[in-house]
Amino acid sequence: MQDEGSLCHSSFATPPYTCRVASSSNIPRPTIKRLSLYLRSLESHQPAGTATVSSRQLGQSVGITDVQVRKDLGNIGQLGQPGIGYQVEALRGELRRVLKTDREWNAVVVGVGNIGSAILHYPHFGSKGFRIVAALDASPDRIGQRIAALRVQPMADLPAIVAEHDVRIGILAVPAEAAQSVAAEMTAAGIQGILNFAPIRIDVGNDAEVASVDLSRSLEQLAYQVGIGD
Amino acid sequence: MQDEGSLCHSSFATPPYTCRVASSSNIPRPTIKRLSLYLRSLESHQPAGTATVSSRQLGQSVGITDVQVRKDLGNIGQLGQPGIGYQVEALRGELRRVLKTDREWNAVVVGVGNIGSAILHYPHFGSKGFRIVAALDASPDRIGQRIAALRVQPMADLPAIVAEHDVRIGILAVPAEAAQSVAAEMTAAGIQGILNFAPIRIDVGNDAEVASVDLSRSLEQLAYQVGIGD
DNA sequence: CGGTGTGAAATAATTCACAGCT
DNA sequence: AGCTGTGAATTATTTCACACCG
Repeated sequence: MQDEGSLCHSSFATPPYTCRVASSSNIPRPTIKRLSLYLRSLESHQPAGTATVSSRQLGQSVGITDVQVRKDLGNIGQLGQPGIGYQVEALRGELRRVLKTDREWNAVVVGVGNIGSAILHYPHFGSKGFRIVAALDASPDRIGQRIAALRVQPMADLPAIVAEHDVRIGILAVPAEAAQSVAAEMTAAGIQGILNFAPIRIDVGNDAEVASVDLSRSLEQLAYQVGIGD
Repeated sequence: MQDEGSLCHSSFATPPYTCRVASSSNIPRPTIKRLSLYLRSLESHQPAGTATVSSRQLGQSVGITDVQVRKDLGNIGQLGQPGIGYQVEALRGELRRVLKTDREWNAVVVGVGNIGSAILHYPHFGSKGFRIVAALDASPDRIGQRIAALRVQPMADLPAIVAEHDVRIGILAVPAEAAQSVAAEMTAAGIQGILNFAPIRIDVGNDAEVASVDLSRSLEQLAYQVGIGD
């Protein structure tokens, strides 16, 4: 009875298939989501002693059948050894390569309210290859504040920051009313992927990919499941 | 596949035909996720003047085809009027009923670090029927602190709080190392649904439903999409 | 044995096509 | 005309069954 949080990716929602995903990748969407699950399992609580892991073990650790694991992994290449399993180290590398976390991703946080500053303090990004290089806000009161080793900068600095640090990803944590227009600023500055925390759909056309985290919707889904009996 | 007849809820006067409402559990998962999208659209930026909305309008506002909207809504009953569309007010009510947000859900936040306190300050829950009635933490340093009008309480208080306020939902915002055992405490106290922010799978058997929000994974999915070209 | 890989069957979800209402 | 509801077709995803390797 485990459910993933609702991160409605834009490609899942768009009716005209404007997303450039279509041709470039023949890996099914559900598989991609599970790959990051496998990677997380391999990265965190995998005993250092084991050099090898079976599809059953891996599946058990993330709550998925062994067949599904093999199908998923078979989807990105032939990585296993019959009778043995998968080499943990090699598999990790391959997953990182496929998911593009074998490189450094520079990101900015836009909006340093509650959620924005929580993100800035979130410790798990660094180890996954994501580095937050700047924090920005529109409110003059907040500019200059220090949050988690960063000084809050004005929105006007965005294009320069993006250019200087090769920022591709922006974390959007502004109030819903401002989200759409700030998202436009971000794409205009050259940002290609937006992680949106505002509870509203933002439309950036083909300029960027959007993934959303909507806390209210997550709670709603949970309430639905809990209340299913009545 | 098409369903049994069920009694019409009196709170909702359906104009046409016989009033049939699908039983709660055979609604496809993807549909449920989109229902909360529709509801969000109807609740937020819907002009107050319009008493009626078409599947095309609704679809456009959330980025989905009109056919899909009709299929989804048809899944929970016959709610529309041919040639007219859907009554906004009635549809809202029906969606809330199906998603179980037509009642009040009391929730607690466990763990008042960065994410926990951001959640406590998050303004959007109240209007959706979720009320956070308590904040708890294991660390003695934090107990007694005031965060967003709540006083942080010790974990030992959990069972009493759950019982007193009929708490069904718990928001789990503790470090990954503690998540599994704290989750067990929560279910032991009677909590039936857990929204998990720790980047780890938590296993509570059949005692509760779990929905997870994993920020690293969300970023990873985004990076994958952005990096798809290379 | 305990493993993986994979075509084939089964199931789920989306899209199409169109009947019928206002 | 504009709109909903829905069986049928299509497409996507999961599960099954089994060949084959160490």
